[in-house]
Amino acid sequence: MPYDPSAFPPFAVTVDLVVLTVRRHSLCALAVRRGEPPFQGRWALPGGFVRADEDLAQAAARELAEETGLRVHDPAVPAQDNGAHLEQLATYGDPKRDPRMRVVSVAHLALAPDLPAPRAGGDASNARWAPVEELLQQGGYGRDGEPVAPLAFDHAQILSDGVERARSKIEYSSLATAFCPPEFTVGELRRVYEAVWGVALDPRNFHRKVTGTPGFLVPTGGTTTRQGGRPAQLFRAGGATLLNPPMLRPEV
Amino acid sequence: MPYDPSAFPPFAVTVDLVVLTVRRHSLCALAVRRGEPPFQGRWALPGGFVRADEDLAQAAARELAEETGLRVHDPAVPAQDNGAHLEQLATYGDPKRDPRMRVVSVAHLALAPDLPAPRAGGDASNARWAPVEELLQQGGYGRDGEPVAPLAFDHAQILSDGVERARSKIEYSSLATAFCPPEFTVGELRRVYEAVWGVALDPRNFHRKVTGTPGFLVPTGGTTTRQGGRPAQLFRAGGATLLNPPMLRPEV
DNA sequence: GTGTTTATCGTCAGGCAGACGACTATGATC
DNA sequence: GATCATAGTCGTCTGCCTGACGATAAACAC
Repeated sequence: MPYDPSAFPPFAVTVDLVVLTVRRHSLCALAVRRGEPPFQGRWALPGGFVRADEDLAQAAARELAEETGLRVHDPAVPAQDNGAHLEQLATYGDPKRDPRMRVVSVAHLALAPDLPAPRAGGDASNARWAPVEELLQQGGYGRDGEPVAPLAFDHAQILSDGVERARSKIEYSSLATAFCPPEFTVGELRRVYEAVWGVALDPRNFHRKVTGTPGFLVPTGGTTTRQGGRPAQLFRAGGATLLNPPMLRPEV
Repeated sequence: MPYDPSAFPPFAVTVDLVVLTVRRHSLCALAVRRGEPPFQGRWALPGGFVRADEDLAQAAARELAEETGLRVHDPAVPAQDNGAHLEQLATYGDPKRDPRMRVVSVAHLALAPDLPAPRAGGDASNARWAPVEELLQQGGYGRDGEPVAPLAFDHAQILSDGVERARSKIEYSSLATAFCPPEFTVGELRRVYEAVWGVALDPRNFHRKVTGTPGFLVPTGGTTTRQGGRPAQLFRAGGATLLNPPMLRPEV
């Protein structure tokens, strides 16, 4: 089959972002309110078109910076531990997923520490951190008693896939530290696991496990009492990215 | 930002396939020879354009059927165990990955049992199963002493990602059975793990492990001596998709 | 029969995880 | 300042799983 530009249909390609963080002991995702049809007024995942000269990862990083101000953590610079983790999640291309035209969306997953209030085009009322269960429940009522509309497009599916990816990935990688500030305690890390998995973990076994896994945590020497109680050692993320043996998620 | 069709650049969207199988104790991938520029005469992964009314998974299944005759295993029909496993792998969208135009490729990973010779457009000389190390080595010489050219486009990267996905996924899922015929012995399954991981496994511990993992294997009652030696029990894949505890890949 | 090949069952020691007790060091409360 | 609540850290014990074997079984080739 020789090259023939008319032989393939044109697509629009977008990136959508599942930006996760842990706030007040619960796993939250960034949602933006749609200002135009379709799904006007509904909540959706942030995203946008990929530009003509842009890689997919670049487009995702640009959208993330536009929505949150976050820069992406560069693995080549381990000292600079600020910035979010960003990875490709999956691609969604159902012909009917966007009623306007044929859009293929390359979803990305971003993990960030707890942030100040989000901004979306400078308008704070159009962006928020919401617990993922709240965003994923269909047609119920939110914490404030307000009725909850499902996310626009297939974004509920994308969010669900992103959450599942995060839940499984913190088992065998050190990614849970991406939810933490640059310096954190074992208890803070444990609360990340508890929030993402939605389970309670034994503090003593957790402490033994993470401090015993080589390369996971490196002590900084400092301590903190910001959680109350006895002062806790501060750690930074170690160089290891893959945990061996992995963290074990308790049975349901 | 109102809807404006001129606001986004048009993309071509393709699916590329990493089709893996185990032949003669080594992990092989399907490669097709390119008949036209760019990369004319070079080996590449099979793939093609996504049609206007087609889902991404449908496009991948269609390409797989065109290249191999394989149908995709439908998880809703566990009895019909023939057919390949197919899943989305990742999406590649570097602006320069295709010199002709902006192409975003949604790569898929397919796992198949050992097959008869492949066909590509009816021409067998333009398709072959090749060991993945052979396809991935850069500028060396193949088993037959012929010089090896690297795969076209970024297909070496895609193949490498697919192999890595397969290697890690058989650790915690029952996907290794997708490389086996509908009925297989523990030894055949072990040789799959050995080929995919490139390691030797202890037959006794492997046997204990897989027969002891609930839902992994169900005995069919039959036996076979097709491997020589003492007759071995035949098994089918059990309903379990996730292995708990996982298979452990030996340290390198 | 003898040797070879593959399958299968057992044994044993080391390591890790879950359950949980004990102790420590803070801040809050009276 | 004594007491309490909170959170962190160190140990112990037991059961299970794994890796490293030995041993036996059942076919085929000669």
